[in-house]
Amino acid sequence: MKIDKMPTNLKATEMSDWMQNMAAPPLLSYLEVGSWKFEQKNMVKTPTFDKNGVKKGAWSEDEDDKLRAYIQRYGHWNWRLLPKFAGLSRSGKSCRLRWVNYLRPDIKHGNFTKEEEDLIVELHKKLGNRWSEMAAYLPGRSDNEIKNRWHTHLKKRAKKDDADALENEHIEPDQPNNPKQNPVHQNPDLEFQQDVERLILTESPLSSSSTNFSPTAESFWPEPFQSDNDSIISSSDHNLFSTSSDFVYPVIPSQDVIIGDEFLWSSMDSYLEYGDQFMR
DNA sequence: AATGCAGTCAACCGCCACGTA
DNA sequence: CTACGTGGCGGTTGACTGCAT
Repeated sequence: MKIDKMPTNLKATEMSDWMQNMAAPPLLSYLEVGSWKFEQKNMVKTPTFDKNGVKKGAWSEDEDDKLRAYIQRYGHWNWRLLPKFAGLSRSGKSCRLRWVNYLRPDIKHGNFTKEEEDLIVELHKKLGNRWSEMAAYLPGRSDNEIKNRWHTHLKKRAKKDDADALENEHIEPDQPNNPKQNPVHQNPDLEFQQDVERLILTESPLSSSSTNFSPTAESFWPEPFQSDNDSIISSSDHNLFSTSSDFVYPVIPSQDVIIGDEFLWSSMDSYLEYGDQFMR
């Protein structure tokens, strides 16, 4: 729901309550007043526009829908041009980020499990701040999410674990994990691989997808956008451009499809020739 | 009730690697 | 070899929440 004005006789806190009540489910999912958007739970400041008219800041539901619908139908053949075709006033980078970190169908939302957290700690010991590599071991989690989790939660835990381990080493120097006594520890790579395998293959809910586990991004987590490309060939429309209520898109003849230069050039040419007259 | 502060997370920015002309 | 465009990565920021005072 959108309205132009809010009550003028309310204090800030009262206004917030008023908004929350107005937007409370099941009546409304959100409420926009001027430059503010109030959702069922959170209040998100509406994005600003830079001098080039590019929108920045939090994404609206409407923008999410447009981006999701466009990519699911046509894939992301060029991030820079995608926002134009999808009818979004965003930079390509912003679209990519939003898709990769939030809208991708295989993305997992919600809390990290204990197993996932253990894995992140282990991976960080081995890989350092290579978040994207770490993400390859955690299907459904984006590098950004892992990075945030590390900085906000796991960094402290890892520090504490290290301190505890150091202390235990002094107290019980004959533990099996003592590198001097356990031959596995003489090979850090082997040790790391075994640790990761153990973490993933135990009671972890991830275990079903890791039957053929191999600690490489390529084999463990299929190219995340593979399915996008598969899904692009869908239109039988013969018009060069088609419009839906929300976005404009080139209609790609099936032989032009998707992967490779042919798609790019035909759609690019179409866009350059006809695109502007369809843009809003 | 108001204020301060730490924690959380989505999003941005700058840089780099890679592919192509 | 160089220049340029693009995608991807990691660091950082800023808005918001929740808790303590």
